[in-house]
Amino acid sequence: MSLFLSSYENRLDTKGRISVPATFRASLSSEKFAGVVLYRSFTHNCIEGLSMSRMETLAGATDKMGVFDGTLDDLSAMLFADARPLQFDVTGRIMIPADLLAHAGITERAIFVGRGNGFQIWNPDAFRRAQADALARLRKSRPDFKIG
Amino acid sequence: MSLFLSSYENRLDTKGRISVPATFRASLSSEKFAGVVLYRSFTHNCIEGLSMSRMETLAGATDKMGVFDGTLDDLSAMLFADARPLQFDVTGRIMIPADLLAHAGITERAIFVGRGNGFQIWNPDAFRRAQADALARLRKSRPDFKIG
DNA sequence: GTATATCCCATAAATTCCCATAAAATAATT
DNA sequence: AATTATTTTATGGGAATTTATGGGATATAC
Repeated sequence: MSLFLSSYENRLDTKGRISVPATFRASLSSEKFAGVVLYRSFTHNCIEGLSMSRMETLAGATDKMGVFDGTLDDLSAMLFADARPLQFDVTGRIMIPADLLAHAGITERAIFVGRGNGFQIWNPDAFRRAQADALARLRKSRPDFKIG
Repeated sequence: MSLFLSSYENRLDTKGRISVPATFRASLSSEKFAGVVLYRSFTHNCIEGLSMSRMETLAGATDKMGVFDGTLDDLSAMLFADARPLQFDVTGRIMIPADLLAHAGITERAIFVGRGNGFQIWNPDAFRRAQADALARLRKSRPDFKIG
């Protein structure tokens, strides 16, 4: 699976459809399921997106944890119960369910944000604010970040 | 992976395309992805460039850390969201996105600067000024730089 | 029946493909 | 060392393709 990189701002049409960026679709082209899986982010007011195969990887990871792990139970409850598989239409669009849109505060525009192994969908303004905050925090804490 | 060395000043054409120096392309010739990944430098008014495989190494590292790690979240937000995968055309050119050009103050000419494991793209004048400043600082501070 | 979702086609803008040419670098020859 | 030939590289521009978006027609659900 290739990476989800960069950000793309697109428009929701009157029917509520939105194009998934072509580069993201390309990252998913080798998938059996021609679409994405979306769920409400645990940490931000945004929508998390990933491929079906990655969802399967996550399911595998939860198996490694104990059956009586309460936190895990909460996590998998959220994750799997909330996850929406959405198939692309012929032109590569999806219809994001209304409750997800509400959670992210998205109305007529949305920005698809690459996150490496997955991606996020944000209200464009909210995303830019969050980015600015993240940069400010990083500049302050100066984490020891080494590549490779 | 071989090194990026030396500097090459090239021209942006009317469509915004620019040739990546042939020697840099040679350094990337063994890569699966025939192109580069660019992002806005956190520290300078320039564009940072690296190979896709290096980017993938980063994505792998993020998996090892927890889902609720705030610092990791900030870092991956900055990195992946801002990273632009750009494929070479047949003649080895790329189209640098407008916001990256703006960040580096590049209009019709740009200089590709070797940085060892990666490279940078600068406005030629800004780069020469930055080089002069860097030299002046080194002369003043004389850091204790030992090889090996 | 009404609302919602899906299929299909249309279009404008942006991007990529393709070919041409000029300049530079490398190799070959004297 | 100087000159010529050959290849590689940088740049320019037209044509074809892709992409995002809009909307009508058809199917499906409640």
